[in-house]
This record gives sequence, structure tokens and C-alpha cells, in this order.
Amino acid sequence: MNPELFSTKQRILDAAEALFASHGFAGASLRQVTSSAQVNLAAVNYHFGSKENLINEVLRLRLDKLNADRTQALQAALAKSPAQLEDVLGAWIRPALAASANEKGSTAFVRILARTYAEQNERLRSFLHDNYGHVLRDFTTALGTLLPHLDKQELYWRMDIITGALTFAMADFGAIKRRGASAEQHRELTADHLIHFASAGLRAK
Amino acid sequence: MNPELFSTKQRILDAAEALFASHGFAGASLRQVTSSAQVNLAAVNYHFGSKENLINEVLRLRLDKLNADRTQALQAALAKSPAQLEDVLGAWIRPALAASANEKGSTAFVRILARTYAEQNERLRSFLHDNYGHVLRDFTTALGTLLPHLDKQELYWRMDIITGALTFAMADFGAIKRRGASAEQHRELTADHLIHFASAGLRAK
DNA sequence: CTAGAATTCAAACAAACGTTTGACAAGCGA
DNA sequence: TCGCTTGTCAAACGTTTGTTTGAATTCTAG
Repeated sequence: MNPELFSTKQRILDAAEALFASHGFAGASLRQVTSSAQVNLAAVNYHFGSKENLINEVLRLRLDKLNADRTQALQAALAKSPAQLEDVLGAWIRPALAASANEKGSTAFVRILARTYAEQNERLRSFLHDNYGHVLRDFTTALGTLLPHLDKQELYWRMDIITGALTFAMADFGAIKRRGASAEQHRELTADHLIHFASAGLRAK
Repeated sequence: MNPELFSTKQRILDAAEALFASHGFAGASLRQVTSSAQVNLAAVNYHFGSKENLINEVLRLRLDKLNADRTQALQAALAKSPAQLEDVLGAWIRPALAASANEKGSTAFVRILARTYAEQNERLRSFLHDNYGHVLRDFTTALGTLLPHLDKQELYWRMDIITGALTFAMADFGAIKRRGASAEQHRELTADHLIHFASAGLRAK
């Protein structure tokens, strides 16, 4: 009942997010999580009921925010007239990359997200689909008006490609090493490259 | 010592590949693997020494083939003159997508690969880097001569983006559903879209 | 201040984990 | 046939897993 910032529940969520990201859902044990959060082992089951519920909670909290950020950014991009393709793409890409900078400055969540895609777990897949579906549709609709030469099916193909590249970049998987650049600078650079590349890909044909 | 197709060792490799893909390295137990392979539990430690060695073996076998296929396809693409950007891209993309069609027609390996990217495990990361590094360099060099307006650093950025989209597509993560199309048809369609999109992205600016 | 709810804690639970063992069977060159 | 390697098997090893328990503690409304 305590909405405090450093409550037991919140500390568990933070530690779980970081450990799930680095070791996976199966690979990170509750003992690691509770030890890192400096709470008792039983606290997870007390506050969340089970490990699976904890996993879902970690995902849900972040996804809700990402979806809200993307939706808001899309509306802002569409407010300008004429709307620019780069701005709509930015509304899809930048909130996702920004999500990597949580309170602790870690990239935990995005690695979790990328990992969740890799989990064949159907419950997680459909969970993602249910939470992402309508946002993806909104973006595809917006892109459709900007790119009238592409039909719906073709737009979904290209959004698939963009989302793949974005997911990959979110988790900082690539070979690109940021030398001297701060995390924010690197993130900005990544966003610019993604938007530039994706714009050309979308305008093709 | 038996190179038989259905030897204990091979059955373990096949079962491990499928189970690692669907449940992750930590999530798939040796009991699941040996049960699925219909061999004794101790067989894994007898033939591979440990679970970690089994993981490495599963990855190594597939990566060796993928690297060889890509290198060969690149040479074929460069043999034509003038070399075409789409052909070089195809040499990077098509062998990776084709790797999804193993003997059992499953997409196990590529999901493993995608999952490996998501594993923060540094040993696996460097393992991948050591096996992929020189092939990636060869492709970047080839692309550099075709795209003289892009410097080395910019090429790595764009190859990062392409590889991300490819990895995503390899694991069949996207929202695109193949309706009625066979796996091969879908793979061809995916390759065509990726190559088309990436060509435009690479030629940009 | 006090009764009762909410939370934390050490300890233990059964189950599942990767690995090891030693017995036993199969294959094979001498 | 012999002796030896190779492979398979059931059983057990010690850990670690997620979860539960019941007592102790902290918090909070009356």
C-alpha cells in the first residue's frame, strides 16, 4: 500500500528488471533478485504471488509507458501539417530507444523486450501482441497516408523490418561501439541513423 | 566415432537445438533434451562433457555452415561484373534465412541465434564475434566499393541496422503472417522485402 | 495506548537441476 | 575366444530452484 519510491515492491521490480535483462527469465533466480534488492526471499511471493507474476508485472509497467509515449509522440507528429515521414518514424523509434534510459540509466528493459521476442513463450507473445497491436495499427495508418504508393500489406512488411532493426538497436546488440560518446549521444545517433535508413526504405518503389 | 545420421550424439544435437530454441539455454533442461532425443540422461555428459559444451556445439555447427554459405555467396556475387548491390545483400541475407530450413524444416537454429544475441552472456557474445567478425568485414569491404559515398563507419552503422532486421525476420518474430504460402515461399518473400528495403536504405544520402 | 492488519524474516519444503558413478552390454582387433 | 574400448543405463550425488510456513516485527486506525 506504500507508493514510496524505495519500497520493497519497487526495489524488487528494479532488481528483477536488471537481472532478467542480463540473465533471462529462467536464468535469473529469485534468490539473485531478492539479494540484489536487499529484501527477504519470501518478499517476491508475498508481493507478487509468484515469479511469473513478477515477470509479467515488470513487462507490463514498461510496456504501458512505451505505448503511451509512442501514442503521444505520434499525435504530436501528426499535429504538424504537412506531417513529415521522419517525424512519424521518430515517434515510433525514439520512445523505444529512450525507454532504455530508466531511472538507473541502465538498458535493462529494452534487453528484456528483445529477449521476450526471443522467448518462444506463447503467453508472452500474445501478451505483447495485445499490448502493441493497436499502437502498431495507428502507426501503419499514419504511414499509409504519407506513403500512398504502398498498400496495407506492404506497409506491415516494412514496419516489420523497421521494428526488427529497432529491437536489435535497442538492446545495443550491434557491432557499433560508442567511443567517448555518452549514452544519450549514442542514443541520438542511433535514432538518427535508424530514421534516415528507414525513411529511404519506406520511400522505395 | 559413429557418423551415423541417427546416432545418439546426433539425436541429442537435434533435440537440443529444438528445445534451446523454444525454451532458451537455461530454460531447457538436460532431462527434457534427453527425453526428447530418447537417450539416457547421462549421454549428454558422456558425449559432450557438459551442458555448456553442448550449447557451444549446437551453435558452432550451424555458424560454421552459415559463414561458409555467406562467404561463398559473396564470392559468387562479386564474380559478376559489375557487381550488383542487391546481389551482395542477398549473399548476406539469403543464407541466413535459408539456415532456418534444417533437416526437420524447423526454424530452431535461427531462433537460437536471435536468442543468443539477447543473452547477455559475454562468452557467447565473443564466441559469435570471433566467428562472425571476418565475414562481416568482408561484406563491409564489398559494400564499400559499391557505395563509395559512404565511409567505413557509416557502412557499419547500416550493416548493423540490416543485421537487426534480418535477425528479427530470421526468427519469424514479426506481425506478418504467411497465409497459405509455404515456408519456402514465405522465406523468398521475406528475403525480397529485406533486400529491397535495405538497398534503398544503403543508397540513401 | 492498543488491537489488528500488514509486512518482514529465518527456516524449511518438495521438486528439478547438472553431474557423477559403477554396473552392464555391445563392438572389435588380435 | 580373449581383452579392451566404447557406449548405455538406472541410480544417486549435492545444489539450486520456486514456494510455503509460522513466528517476529512494523505499521496504522481507533
